[in-house]
Amino acid sequence: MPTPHYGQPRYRVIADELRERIESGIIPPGALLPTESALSAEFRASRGTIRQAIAALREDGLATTEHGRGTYVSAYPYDQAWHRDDAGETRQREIAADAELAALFNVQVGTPLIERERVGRNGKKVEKVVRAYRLSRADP
Amino acid sequence: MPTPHYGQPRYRVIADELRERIESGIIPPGALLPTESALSAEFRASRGTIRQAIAALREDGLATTEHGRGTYVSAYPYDQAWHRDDAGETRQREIAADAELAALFNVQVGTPLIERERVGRNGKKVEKVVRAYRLSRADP
DNA sequence: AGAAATTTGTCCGTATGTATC
DNA sequence: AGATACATACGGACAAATTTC
Repeated sequence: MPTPHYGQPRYRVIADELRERIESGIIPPGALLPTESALSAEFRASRGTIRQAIAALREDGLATTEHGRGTYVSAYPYDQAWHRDDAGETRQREIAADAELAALFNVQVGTPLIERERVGRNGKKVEKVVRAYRLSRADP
Repeated sequence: MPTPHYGQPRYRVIADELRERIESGIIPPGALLPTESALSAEFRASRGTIRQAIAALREDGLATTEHGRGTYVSAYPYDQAWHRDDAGETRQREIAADAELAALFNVQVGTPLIERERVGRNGKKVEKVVRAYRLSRADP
């Protein structure tokens, strides 16, 4: 199989399709996405590519994944619940830009931002907290 | 080769090692990381695993990657002053822990923390702001 | 200007580990 | 305990952007 990602890469196309289903209500909030294997079969893509697509949804706060269970569609756009991630515990929420963040992003105060917070532990001790802020919808 | 990710997965161990080199100055700010192939050879890990490790660094705002070029180490944390760099801008300051951070670190409110802020741009537009918090110095 | 080499990006298939049901 | 589902890791192949010659 060649790898002709003309225009958009495959995982992007799949992510957009899934986003479409979520935002149109075909897959309701709180529901589980089909399993990675099922999506792999449906889109005729490898599981790795499906995982890349789902990772993109997570980045946008549309879904959260739990080991051994599945990927849930976020209840509201953004889920405040902690969930396991690559690197420890992560949660996402939507916040309003304060004066400082608004200035950095060059937007109005109060503009909604996505805050992704990751807690890095060493054993039981919290070593660092990383918060990443981004505007709600980033495309090409 | 088996895949025994006892305790920590391999990509995380590699990411931690690279972070160590960055923060200790072995790989100076603004410099290019070794290529993925080189790291793959050094750590005797597949390229995919190396890419996962680098992705972890990107999440923390420690590095930025450019297609066809390589991965740059983000600017060094300068006190208060902003520093412009191809890989972004960074500043560092000391803050007092608010209630939320204090709870996460399990310390008293007001405990001094180091906040490191990086601004990721795409061209002129700010795409991402990453803030990393650490305890000042004391090692519990 | 053009071709080749370098380097990151995408995708596949497979195997095995780990958490949950 | 067994089945299901996500996580990690390997190796190979080709695409696309950049640099070098």
